[in-house]
Amino acid sequence: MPAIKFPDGQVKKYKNGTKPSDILEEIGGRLKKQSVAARVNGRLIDLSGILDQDGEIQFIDINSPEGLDIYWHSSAHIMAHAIKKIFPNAKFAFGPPVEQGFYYDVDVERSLTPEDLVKIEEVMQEIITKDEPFVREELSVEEALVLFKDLNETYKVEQIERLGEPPSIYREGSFVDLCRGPHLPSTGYVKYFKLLSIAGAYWLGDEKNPMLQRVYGISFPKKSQLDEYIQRIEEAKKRDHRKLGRELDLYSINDDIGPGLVLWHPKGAYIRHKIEEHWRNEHLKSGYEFVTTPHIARKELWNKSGHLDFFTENMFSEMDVDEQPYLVKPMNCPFHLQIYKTSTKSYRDLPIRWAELGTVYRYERSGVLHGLMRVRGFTQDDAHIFCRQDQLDDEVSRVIGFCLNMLKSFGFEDVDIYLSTRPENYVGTIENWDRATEALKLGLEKASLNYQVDPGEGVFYGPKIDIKIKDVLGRSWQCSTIQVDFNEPERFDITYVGQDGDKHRPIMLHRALMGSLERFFGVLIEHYAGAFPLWLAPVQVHVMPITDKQRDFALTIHQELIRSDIRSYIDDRSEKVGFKIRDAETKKTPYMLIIGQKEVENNMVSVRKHREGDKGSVQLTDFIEQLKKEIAEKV
RNA sequence: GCCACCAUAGCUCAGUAGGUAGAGCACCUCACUUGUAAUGAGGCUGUCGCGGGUUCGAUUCCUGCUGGUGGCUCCA
Repeated sequence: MPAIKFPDGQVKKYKNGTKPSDILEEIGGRLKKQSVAARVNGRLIDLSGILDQDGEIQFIDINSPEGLDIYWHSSAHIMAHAIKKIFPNAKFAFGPPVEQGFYYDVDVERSLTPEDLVKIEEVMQEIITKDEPFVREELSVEEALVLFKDLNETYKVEQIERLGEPPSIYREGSFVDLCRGPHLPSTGYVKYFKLLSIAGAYWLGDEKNPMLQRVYGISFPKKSQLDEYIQRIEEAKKRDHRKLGRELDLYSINDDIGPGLVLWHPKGAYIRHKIEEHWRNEHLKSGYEFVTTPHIARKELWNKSGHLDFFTENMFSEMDVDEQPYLVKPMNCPFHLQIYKTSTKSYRDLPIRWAELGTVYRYERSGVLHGLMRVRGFTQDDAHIFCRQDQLDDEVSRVIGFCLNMLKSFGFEDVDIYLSTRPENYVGTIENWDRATEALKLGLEKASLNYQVDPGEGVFYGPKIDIKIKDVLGRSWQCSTIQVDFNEPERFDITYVGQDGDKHRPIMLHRALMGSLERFFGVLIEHYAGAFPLWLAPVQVHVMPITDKQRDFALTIHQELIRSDIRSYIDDRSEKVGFKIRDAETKKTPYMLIIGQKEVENNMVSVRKHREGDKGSVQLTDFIEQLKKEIAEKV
C-alpha cells in the first residue's frame, strides 16, 4: 500500500498497482485534463506507470516546460511512425524535444522533399486520429537487441549497446521505438502540429559519421498556440539583422569582395563609431590602456604562440614577404605578449590591462557564415590582463562587472552565462586549472549570477566564462568571453620580478566584452529591431517643412541642430508631410520635426516621435535640451 | 566542409509547356504647395548568378562552379 504525498502536503494510501492515471481519475477536473505525466520522487513517469512505493507525486501540466517537452517528444514518435509507414526501410536515430519543438534524425533511402513533409503530416494526422496509447515495456539488453536487429534498426542497436543497461521501449500501434520516456498517454493528445524543415545532421554529431536527415516540427495542444508560434517566427524574420541591414542601409556583404567580409555603410559605420567611442571611454575609466598592433606577422610568431598547432585550420594561408612566410592574424594575443616582453616588469606594474579593437581574420568553413554573426574578418574588442596570483580574483570580478555593464548600456540584461571547465586535452597543471576555474566561479558567485557549467568545454589553454546573447530566432551567439590562459605566458616566457627579487610567471586573461563588433552589431540590430536608441541612431532627427514656404526656417532649425551636435537630416522634397513622415518612420528615425506656417509664426517646432506619434509643439531650445538629456542617459 | 533548398531590375516578386522578360516600391523629371504612415503623370532600370552541354534557338532542360538560406560539425 504505497503512501502518496501530494504537493499540498496531503498523504493518501493507495492499493498496490495504482497508476497516476487512477489518481487523476479520482481527482478529475482540470488536473485530469491538463496532466500528461507525473513526477514521483523526482522522476518523471508515464500516467500509466505503476506506483509501487511511498513517495511524493506531482502531476505535469501539458503547458509546463516539462509538459511541452513530453508533448514534443511524443510528437516526434508520431512523426517517426508516419515516416516508417511511408518509407518502410527508414531507420531511426534520435528524436528528442528541443527548445522549440522536436526533430527526428532518420536514415531514408532518398532525400526528403517539402512534398514529403506534407505527406508525412497527413499520415501523422491518421495516427493521431486513431488515438493509440503509448505503451511502455522494459526489456533486457538481449531482448532489445533481438527486437531492433529484427527491425534492422542499426542505430538503435548501436544505442542499446552503448547504453549497456536494460532499456525501455514504447509501442504505439504498430510502431516501436527505443525510448526512455515518459510519453503522452496516447497519440490523440497531439492536436495541432506542423513539420517545419529538413536538414542534414551527422549520426552522433560526428562529421566522420554518415549524415542523416533531420526533420523539424512543432506541435501544441491549442490551435492558437500554433498560430502564435508561426506568427512569432514571421515577426522575427522582419527583424532579422540581414533584412534590416539592407533596408536601413547599414552594411552589406559583397560577392565580388568575398563571403564573410563586411562592408560597413555610412549609417552602420556611424553606429559602430558611437559604440567604439563608448567602449574607449569606459575602458579608460576602468583602468585599461590601449595598444595597437599590425594585421600580419611572421609565421614563426604563430609557431611560438602555438596557433600553428591548434588553430591552423582557421588561419588564412601564408603570404611571402621578402621570401619570408607571414600570416594574417587570427588573434591579437601574441602581439600583446610581445609588447609585454619589451621591458622587465615588476610586481608593482601588475595588473596590466591592455585593450585593442583588433581586426582579425579567420578562415571559417563556408557553411557556417551567417550575416554579421559569423564572418571571416572581424574586429574583437579584445584585451589582455596580466596579473599576479593574488590579483586574480579581483581582476575576474572586475571584468565580469565591467562586461555586464557594457552589455547593459546596449540594453542587454537578459543573457546566458556559461562556465567552461577543463577539457580532455589541456596544457598546464591540474592545480592551476582548478585554481583558475575556482576564480572564475567565485567571480560569478560574488556577482550573484546564474550560470551553467559546460563541463569539458574550456579551451585547451584554460577555463573560461562565456556570455551568449540570443538572436531574434532564438539562436545563441557567444559575445563576451573571459578566458584564463596557461599556454601563452609559458610559450612566450613572460615574467615579472616579485617582491622577493625572483622571476614569476604572471597570469594572463583574455577577454572580449562585445566579442566582435560585427556579431555584436548583428545582435544589436535585432535587439532594437533597427530602431536604435537616440545615442546610437545614425540620424536622430528628420526636419520636414510642410511646404517650400517654410524651407528657410526649417533650414535654420536643421543647422541649429547640427551646431548642437544633433544628427539632423532635412527632408525638403516637395512632398506631402504624410509622405515624409512615412519615410522617416520606415527609416526608424527617433524624432521628426514638422515645420508648418504655425511653427514659423510662433518660432516653435512640432515634435513627432518614432512609433509614438505627435508630441505637440515646443521651443527648439527645449527640444535640444531634451535630446541632449536623452543622449547622455543613453535611453 | 557536409545534407537539403534557392538564385529574374537597387528591393520584394511575377513570368516564359524552350522563341533574349514584366509589376510594385526605390530612383529621375514635371505638375501640385501640401498639417502627422504612401498626390498625380511621365521616364530610367536587366549579361534572367557564372561557365559548359543538349537544341535551329536556353532565363527556362542537363551539368559544373560561385553565392545565399535552413540545419549539422566547428567558433567571436
